Amino acid sequence: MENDIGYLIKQIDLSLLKAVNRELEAFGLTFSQLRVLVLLRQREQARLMTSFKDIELHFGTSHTTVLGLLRRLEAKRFIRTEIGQADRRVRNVHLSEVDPTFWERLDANKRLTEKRILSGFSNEEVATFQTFLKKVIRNLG
Amino acid sequence: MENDIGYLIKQIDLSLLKAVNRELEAFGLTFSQLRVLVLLRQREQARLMTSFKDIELHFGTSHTTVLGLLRRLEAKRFIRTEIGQADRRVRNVHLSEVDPTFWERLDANKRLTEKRILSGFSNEEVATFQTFLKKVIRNLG
DNA sequence: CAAAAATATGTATGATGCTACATATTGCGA
DNA sequence: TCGCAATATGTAGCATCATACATATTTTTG
Repeated sequence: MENDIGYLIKQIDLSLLKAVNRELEAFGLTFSQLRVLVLLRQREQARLMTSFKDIELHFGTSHTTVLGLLRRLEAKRFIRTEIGQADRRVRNVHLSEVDPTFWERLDANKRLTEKRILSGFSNEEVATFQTFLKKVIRNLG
Repeated sequence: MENDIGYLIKQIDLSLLKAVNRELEAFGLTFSQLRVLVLLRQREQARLMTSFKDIELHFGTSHTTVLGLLRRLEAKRFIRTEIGQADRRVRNVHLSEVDPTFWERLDANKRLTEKRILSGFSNEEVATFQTFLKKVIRNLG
């Protein structure tokens, strides 16, 4: 039982969530909210418009989950949203301007967390681990 | 970003949760509720009394989470609870009697899910994967 | 032994996930 | 073009996680 991959993953997710959310408290963010901001940043750097639907498809979550995340991110002014001009069904999302050190501090934080998670892993093992995890994602997809 | 172990784990947890909960619907259970029942079964086989606190410590979740899980399991008659005789602060949990095929069907289901998760993995790879996951749990603990 | 600390459970509230249903807009086929 | 299907977003309500605070009981301690 205690060796089941599903149970192990669940346990890691619980511990990780607790650890990461505690660290992100200083930024006024949660792990899930951060994942949305990271995606938005990537897409803006690639000059891509992002709708609620795009976010839903990217994470594979329900659209109602995305609504809640964006509602709270907008309330905290991390993003702003606007109704699409071409298609008035869609609502597009834009990152607000942030303190220039914001992303640097987040990235530093993330590197520390990854280091902690992977403490005692060799570079090869990390690569193997990533391969395994990605394979599981494909198997579940 | 997309290679970060934390993000990959989160993604697997999301997909797994959706898949497993869909399967467990037939049993009237969720993944988290099942984890509690499995623990209770193990402890009863070992002739151990189990309090709310024991469950909280085992999973490393908050006690309020455990309260909610047990409240719903009791409402569905999977368990019953009673105030401790020696120490009236504690509340002990007992499994109800179930259809004798209940655990067999659950186990069969779990084996199928594990097989799906680990499709394309060799036996050696599975063992390595388990080692990695357990190491991460230790690193986060 | 009485007051204080520790422990276990309970309540309230918020965030993140879900399904089911509702609404608004677009697009497409008869 | 008109109506219907498809699409995107929104609302309601539930489960599972959290923190903060409250209550009841036991234990410790002065």
